[in-house]
Amino acid sequence: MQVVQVAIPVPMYQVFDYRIESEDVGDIIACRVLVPFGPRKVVGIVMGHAEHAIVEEKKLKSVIEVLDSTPVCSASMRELGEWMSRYYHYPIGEVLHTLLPAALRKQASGKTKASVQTETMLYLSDEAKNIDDVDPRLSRSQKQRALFHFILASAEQKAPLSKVKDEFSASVVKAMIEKDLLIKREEELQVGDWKQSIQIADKPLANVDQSIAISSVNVSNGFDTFLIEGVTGSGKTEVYLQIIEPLLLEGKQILILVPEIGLTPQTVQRFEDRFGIPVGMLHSNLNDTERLTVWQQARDGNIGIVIGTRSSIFTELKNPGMIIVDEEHDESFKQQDNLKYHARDIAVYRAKQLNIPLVLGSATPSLESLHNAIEKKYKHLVLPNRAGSASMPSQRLMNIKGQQMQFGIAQGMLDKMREQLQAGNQVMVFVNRRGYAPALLCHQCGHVESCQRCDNPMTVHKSVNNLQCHRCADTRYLPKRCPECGSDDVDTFGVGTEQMQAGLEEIFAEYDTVRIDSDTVRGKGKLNRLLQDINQKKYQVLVGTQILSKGHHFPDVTLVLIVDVDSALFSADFRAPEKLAQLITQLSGRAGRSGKAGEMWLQTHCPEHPLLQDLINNGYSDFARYALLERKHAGLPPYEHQICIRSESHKKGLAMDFLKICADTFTQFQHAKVLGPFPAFIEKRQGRFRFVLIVQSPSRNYLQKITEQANFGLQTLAISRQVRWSIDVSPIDFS
DNA sequence: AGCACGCCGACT
DNA sequence: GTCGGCGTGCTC
Repeated sequence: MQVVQVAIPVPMYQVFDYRIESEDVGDIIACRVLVPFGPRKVVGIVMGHAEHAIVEEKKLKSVIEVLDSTPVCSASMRELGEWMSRYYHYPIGEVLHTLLPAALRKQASGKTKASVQTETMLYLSDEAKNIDDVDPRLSRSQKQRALFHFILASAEQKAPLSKVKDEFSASVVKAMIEKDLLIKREEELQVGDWKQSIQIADKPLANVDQSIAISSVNVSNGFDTFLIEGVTGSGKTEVYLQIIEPLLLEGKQILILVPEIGLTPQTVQRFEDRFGIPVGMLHSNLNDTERLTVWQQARDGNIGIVIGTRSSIFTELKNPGMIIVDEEHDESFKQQDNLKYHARDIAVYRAKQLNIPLVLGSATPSLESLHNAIEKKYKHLVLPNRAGSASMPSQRLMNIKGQQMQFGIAQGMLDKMREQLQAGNQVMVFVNRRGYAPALLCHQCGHVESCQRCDNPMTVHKSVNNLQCHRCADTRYLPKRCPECGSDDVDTFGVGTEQMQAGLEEIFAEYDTVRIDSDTVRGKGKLNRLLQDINQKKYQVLVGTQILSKGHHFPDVTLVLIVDVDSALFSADFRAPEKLAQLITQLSGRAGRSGKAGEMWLQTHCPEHPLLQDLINNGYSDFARYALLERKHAGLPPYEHQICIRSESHKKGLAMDFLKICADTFTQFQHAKVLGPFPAFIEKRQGRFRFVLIVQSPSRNYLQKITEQANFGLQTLAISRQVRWSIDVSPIDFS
C-alpha cells in the first residue's frame, strides 16, 4: 500500500494522508487529486508520499481520482507555497489555491484541456466584406464600425477574441455576431518559435545614466536585486527594454509586474513593437480560461514576455531570465484580503530561488526598498534626469491660513489658474475624495447622515442624487430635510471631485471641465478615451483623484493644484506622509514638457512643516532619507517588523476579547512589543465591529517564530471560531 | 471553510 | 408535538 500527503483548500495547517492504488506514487507529486473529505469531495494537491500513514489505518480513505497526467506546479512553486504558508501564517492548501490559475481549482478542465490549446478567432463574414460605413448595419453604431475597421485592417482579416476584448466590450462583439457581420471560430493556437522571430526595432541611444544602469544589470550573473530610482520621464521603460534584450536573444523569459492601473494595451504594445514577439498579458479583466492560456504558454516556454499585475508573480516560467517590478512602491502589489502577500517580496524570493536578477523600478521608491538599497542589499541605480530637455515643474506651497476660499480653493490660486487657461494651457486639480461632498450636515441640529452598518458619514453624490457609503457601497436617497429634526437647513460639508468640477465649471465657464475618478472611468477603455480627449485639448480644466498620478502624461498641463495636503500630514497612519510625497512627486512628473515647465501648488495651513519643506526644496530622494531617519528614531518599519492581527464580530465585545487574548499571548515573548488592541481606523464596517492588534519586533525571524507559535495556540481556542480574524504580515495600512 | 449533530425557543 | 436558530466539533 502507498500513502500520499494531500494539501486541501481548508483553513487548516496540516496535510492529509490518503491511500492510493497506483504503483508509481512518485509520478503524481504536484498533481491534483479528487478525495473524500468529511462528507464531501474536494480537489487537493499531492505534496508528497510515504510508506505508512501517520493516522490510524481505519481513518485512512482512498484517493478517488488523479486529475492530472502531468504536475500542475513545479517543485520550486511548491517550495514557494510552503515558504508562503510559514511566512504569512496561512494554511498550505489555501496558499496553493491562490498560486494556481483559478481554472485549475475546479475539478473539470486540466486533464482534457492541458494538451491542445485553442483560441477563439473573429472573422469578417462574407457579407461583411462587401459593405462599408454607410451600410445601415454599421452607420448608426460607432463602436461596431471601429471593430469592423480593426479586423479589416489586421493581417488575414482575422483577430483573436482575446485581443479584441482589450479594446471592445463583449456587447459590441455580440451585436455584430448577431447581425451576421462577424464569425467566431476556434483555432489551434499558433505557438511558433518566438526565439527565432525576435526582430529588434530601432531604439533610441541610451544616455549616460541609462547606459550605466543597463550595463550594471547586464553584467550580473544569477540572483541580484537592483533598485532603479528614476525620476518620471527619465526613460525607465527604455532601460527595461535594453536590459532584457540580451536575455530574450538567449531564449530566456521575462516576467514584468506592473500596478493594477498601469497595465494598458499601450504598455504591452511598446514591448511587442520593440521585439516583434507576442507578449502575454495578465490583468483583472481576463476570465479564467484566458488566464490559464497565458499561464500554460509561459510554463511551456511558448512566450517570451509576460506582463501582468500582482498575481502574475505566480506565473511558471520554463526558462526564466529576469523579473521586473515596475512602480515597485505601488500599493496594489500587496493583496489586502485572504492571503495578504506582497508581490514585491515574493519577487525577491522567486528571483533568489530561480537564481535570476530582479529589477525594482520607481520614481518614488518605497522606504523599504530604499532602506535595502542604502544597506547595500540591493544595488542602487539612479536616473536623476528627465530624458530630453524636459524639466520638472516647480513645487510651491500656498499658505491658505485665513484666506478666502471658494470650493476649497484659495482666491489667489484661482487667479493663477485663470492666467494659465488664458495662455491656452491646461490646469489640473487633485482632490482626494470622489463624490460631491464627504458629508451631509444639518445646520440646525448638527446631524450627519451616516451609514447604519458602518457608522461612517455618507458621501453626497449629486449627479445620481443619492448618498453613498464608500465603505460598504450602501446607497440612500438624498434627503431634502434633516431626518433627525426635520429642518430643511441641510447642507453639504467639505468638497469632493464632483462638487469641485461643478464649482470650476461655474468659475471658469468659458472653458471645458472634465472629471477623472473611479466613478467617471468605469467601463472598458473609458479612462483611455478620456485621456486621449484631454491630450487633444478637448478639456482645459481637469479634476481628479489618485488615478491622475498613475502613469499617464499630460504635456499641456502647466499648473497642478493639490487642494488638501494637511490631512496627510496629521494622519494617524505613519505612512501617510510617504504616500503624500509619492503622490506629489508622481503628479508633478505627469505634467508639462520641454518648453512648458509649469508649476505645482500645494495648499496648506502649515507651510513651515519640515516634511513639506524637505520635499519641495530637496525632492523625494531627500525627503525619503529624512523620513527613514524618523522611522529609525520612532522604531518603525523598515527598522522594526510588524504583524497586524485584525478581528471583527457583530457583537462588539467578542472581537475585542479575542485580541486581548492575543495580546496576552504575545506579551509573554520578551523581544516583541505589543500595541493595542485598538478599534480599527474604520471602526465599523457592514455591521461588524473591528479591532486591530500590532506586534512589533526588531527581528523578522523572531517575529515569524513567535507568531507561528501564538497562532498555533490561538487556533485551538473556541473564541477563535466566533470572530472573523486574520494575520497580516508587514501590513501597509491599518484600516 | 463546509457540513453534521445537537440542543433550545416559537410556531403551524 | 416539529421547524429552525446557531454553538461545537470534525475533516486523513
